[in-house]
Amino acid sequence: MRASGGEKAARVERRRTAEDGFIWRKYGQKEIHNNKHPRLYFRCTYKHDIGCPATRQVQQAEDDPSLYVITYFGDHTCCQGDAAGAVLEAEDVKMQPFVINFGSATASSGSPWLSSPSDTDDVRRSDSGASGSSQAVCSPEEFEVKEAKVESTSEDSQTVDPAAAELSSSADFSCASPAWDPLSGCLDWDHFGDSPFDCEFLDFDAIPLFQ
DNA sequence: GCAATTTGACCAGT
DNA sequence: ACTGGTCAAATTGC
Repeated sequence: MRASGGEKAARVERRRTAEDGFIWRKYGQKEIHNNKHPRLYFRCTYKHDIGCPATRQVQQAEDDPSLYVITYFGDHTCCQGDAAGAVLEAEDVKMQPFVINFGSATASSGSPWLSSPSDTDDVRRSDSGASGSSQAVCSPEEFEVKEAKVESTSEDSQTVDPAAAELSSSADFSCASPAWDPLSGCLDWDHFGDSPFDCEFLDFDAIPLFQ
């Protein structure tokens, strides 16, 4: 409500993990009306340090417990220019399977789920247009995932994209390396900000969400 | 001792 | 009044 207010958000459905390479700090948990599973609220660890406005909500799907719907609000302003950025630079865009860079000139460093090799994709969006960046560290969360679905929503929801199907089929992807680059696969959210945020902009077929 | 998590309370929007 | 999001004190783990 408050946070999500008129903001657009990016929604990601994933299995196996809810990590995305950023360091999140849990600040709340709430039972949601039509969901048997509680919704978890996370904000960027650096919120107080540098005012990073990024937050996310993790909701376990009712029909599929192994599926987590992650909704991101705000953009990460914390990782810019720091180590993460350096890393990003250092690393080529060898593979950015998971991160979708929505636009900003600089690849947002987000390395979704760095720490967890297995992680997959993540989507972030920002209203402010600030560029997102990822952090080198990821906080492991206990979710276990094998597949992920990425979906962007400006309002609520949309349909799960086709990519999901593919994802599912790729049963277990083993992340190439434990440290997969932050750079890899980033979506630049700036684009999202400008665009209607339709799923259209995402060519899931073209984006290797999983590895 | 410090930092992160948990959890109940409070607040805002509908 | 109800629901959902955030705050903040208490608790727990490192």
